Amino acid sequence: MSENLQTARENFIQGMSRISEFWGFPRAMGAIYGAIYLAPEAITLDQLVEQASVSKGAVSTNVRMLERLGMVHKQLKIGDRKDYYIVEADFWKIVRGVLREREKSEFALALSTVGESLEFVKTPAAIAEDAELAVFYQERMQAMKSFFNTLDNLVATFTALENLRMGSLPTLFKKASESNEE
Amino acid sequence: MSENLQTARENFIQGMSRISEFWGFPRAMGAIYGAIYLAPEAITLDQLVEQASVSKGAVSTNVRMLERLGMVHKQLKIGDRKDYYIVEADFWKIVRGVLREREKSEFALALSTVGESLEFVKTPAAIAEDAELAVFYQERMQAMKSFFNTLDNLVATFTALENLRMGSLPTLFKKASESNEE
DNA sequence: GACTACGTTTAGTTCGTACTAAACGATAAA
DNA sequence: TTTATCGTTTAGTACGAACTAAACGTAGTC
Repeated sequence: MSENLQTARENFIQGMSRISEFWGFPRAMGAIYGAIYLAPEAITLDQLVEQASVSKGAVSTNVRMLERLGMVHKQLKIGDRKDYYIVEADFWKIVRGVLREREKSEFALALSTVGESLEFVKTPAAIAEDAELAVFYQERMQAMKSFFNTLDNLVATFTALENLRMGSLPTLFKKASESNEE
Repeated sequence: MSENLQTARENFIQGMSRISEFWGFPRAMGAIYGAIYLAPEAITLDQLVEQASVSKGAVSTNVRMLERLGMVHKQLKIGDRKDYYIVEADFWKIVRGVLREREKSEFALALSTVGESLEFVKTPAAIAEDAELAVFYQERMQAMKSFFNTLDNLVATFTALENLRMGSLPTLFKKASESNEE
């Protein structure tokens, strides 16, 4: 294969690997996405093993994770047992998918843990011990819970913008900042 | 100390620890923030060792990290060698601080790595090898670079809303806000 | 039937990060 | 100067996540 283009691809894949790691994802996941992203046609698992320089097992698990996040799509060809993969090239769609995936677990955890503690300091027994401190705890915990709740709603609203043209988001922010500069 | 309130605080701190880990930060960092967050007055390092159940060394490093992120503030009292810490209770300010901290390193990395590969596939040598493939690579890499660039601008705009009342942002997205309120 | 070509799962290893414990340096007090 | 009290740094350790290699299950082929 062409030397220059091959090294360019390898360089790009390596870069995606680093970015993936930086963002808290497995290295291999980034490399695999990069390999699929630069594949002119649908690519197979074995090709990914070769191009991303990752073991077959790792490709299997990571490509499944990518699919769950909506970053790649599996294509099946009739009379062919191989799985073929293509990328989801709509990055904003990917962002929504990732946020949606994380939101449901992360915010649920945050809200539940804080909520439990909050309910606890609201009990008469806790208040009886030290009313002033109890009220302070209540205020603090309530503030944090409200914050998480707002964040959750924010993300939920964002991820719900399925059919919305995403180019409008930057302009939305721009208007927000402009309208408040006055 | 009051039994109930103490267990409530411990529970809360443990929860913050879990949340911190979930969000990709060290456990101790969350625990320490939680301890400071629930301190009615400025709290010392040694008190944090006790309340967050973390070694002194870990408190030292993590509290510095928290300060860098703008999540806590150090207070010095004259004629007192101890460091006193209080939380930054404005969560939106914290979000901006964290985003700003991450933005400059993460997006710089992303843009540079993709940018380099892109420049490479634009060279005549690369094009000469396989024009069609080279053009395909160019398009893909360019698309990704543009995306990262847009994201960068978006975050930069958001973090620049220093003096903006953050309550306006939720209303911008206001929609599902009524579903889970308390 | 046996054989081949897939993707998945598992056992084991590696590696980095975050922690503890303890040594350290610095500063103020005795 | 010695001693006590801070915060920081360092050496060592523990733990978990992610990877490789290999076994496995399964479905088509001969």
